[in-house]
Amino acid sequence: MGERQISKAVISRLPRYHRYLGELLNSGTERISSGELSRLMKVTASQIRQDLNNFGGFGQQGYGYNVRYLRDEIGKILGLDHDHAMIIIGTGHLGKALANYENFNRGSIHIVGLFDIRKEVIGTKVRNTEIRSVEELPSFLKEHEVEIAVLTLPKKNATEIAQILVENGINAIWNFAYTDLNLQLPEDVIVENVHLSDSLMQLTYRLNAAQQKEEN
Amino acid sequence: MGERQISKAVISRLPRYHRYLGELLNSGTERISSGELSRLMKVTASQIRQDLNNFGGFGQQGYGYNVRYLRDEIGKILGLDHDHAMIIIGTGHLGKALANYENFNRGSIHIVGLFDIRKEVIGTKVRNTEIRSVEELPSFLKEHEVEIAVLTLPKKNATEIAQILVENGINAIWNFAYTDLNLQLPEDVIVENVHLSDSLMQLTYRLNAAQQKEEN
DNA sequence: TAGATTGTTAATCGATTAACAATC
DNA sequence: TAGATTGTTAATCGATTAACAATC
Repeated sequence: MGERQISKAVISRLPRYHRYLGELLNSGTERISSGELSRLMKVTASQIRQDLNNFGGFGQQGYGYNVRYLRDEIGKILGLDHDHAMIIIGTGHLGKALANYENFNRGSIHIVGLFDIRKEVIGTKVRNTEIRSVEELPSFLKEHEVEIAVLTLPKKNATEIAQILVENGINAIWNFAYTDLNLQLPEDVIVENVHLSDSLMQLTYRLNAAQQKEEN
Repeated sequence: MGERQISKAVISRLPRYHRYLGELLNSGTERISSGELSRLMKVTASQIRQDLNNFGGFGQQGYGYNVRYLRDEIGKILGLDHDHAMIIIGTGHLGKALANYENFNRGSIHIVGLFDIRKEVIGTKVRNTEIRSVEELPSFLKEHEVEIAVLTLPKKNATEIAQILVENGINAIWNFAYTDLNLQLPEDVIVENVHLSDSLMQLTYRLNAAQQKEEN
């Protein structure tokens, strides 16, 4: 009862609010109304107010929203107010790119381990963190509290590794392998798929559609 | 006239259909009904049929869909049936990761140039392609037909480079910089934003929400 | 022909937008 | 107090699902 489910559409917009509020804060803006924010972000003021009121009333009639307060509250909703230990499995270019991100989500993400399948890279370092063999995963996960695992490895290994992760207590996976992991794991495991090819195909679709329109 | 606008939701599902059909094809499946595909992909059969019928009738009553034919037709809709020349601006780890992708979108994407701002990497090679200075962009774009530009560079340079690209004829940008480029460029420029931080925040949101539920 | 399954219309559901009373 | 702007309810719009006649 209570606790109506927040829709995916709303959740997907929260990071963007957080980002814009952060930029406003950097530019020294203290308060903002839903109307002003709506012009900035090109969404309706109604949507902003509806979205925020899923989580509570953060504004004040006649005044608007305090930028810092609202940014911080959205940060809390997104879980940015506490630390998350993360490991990366697969240290190809993409894995390295993620390992090198500075200030991931405002510093709340900490990379505590790197793993790879390829024998030849095991023992080498990325940014002072040694790359371990995936065979060490179970023992590593027993010794360390890890919340999030990132999969940046080929599709063919992804499912097997994901199952090992889940068996050893991981319940959140950020998946870059080109397969829908969520359909292959227990339902309570949180999987966020990033399919870059899908994104690029949406781009080529739009290119194609625009070119065909031109021809008419 | 006619040509009702295809919704974003539909377009975002097409790459996934394409992927599943490709896998079915690889496994030797010749035909499939919307019902079977719906069980496989965990979507409703109704949705599959509605989605496809935005583009035409690809099936046959009493038979279903021919896997290869449907896959190819969706490929055409996504623009995978002809080549797209692409350049990458920003050759950090992420840029390199994309430059090294094999068989991008079934071979329809060809990387024809790499560019960077950092003097020290100019002249070095990634996979036989020399990294050029961004200063060469205008002349390069005059000499080569390029359809898509990928931005894998820091946010602070992204807008300026994007404007140079657009001035020199690029009208499709795959943007990995953490800013909403589409709001800063002419409306007819196609921008596909990939905000990895946003994706990760959706993951931490769900983690957070799950943990709070547990506490109750 | 009988059975299966599409293409498509109609019904439902959910998300977005508009409106406005509450209130700072 | 008057003006501004929220929080929230109501109206609209669009997307998803259900149903079924058409047809292979």
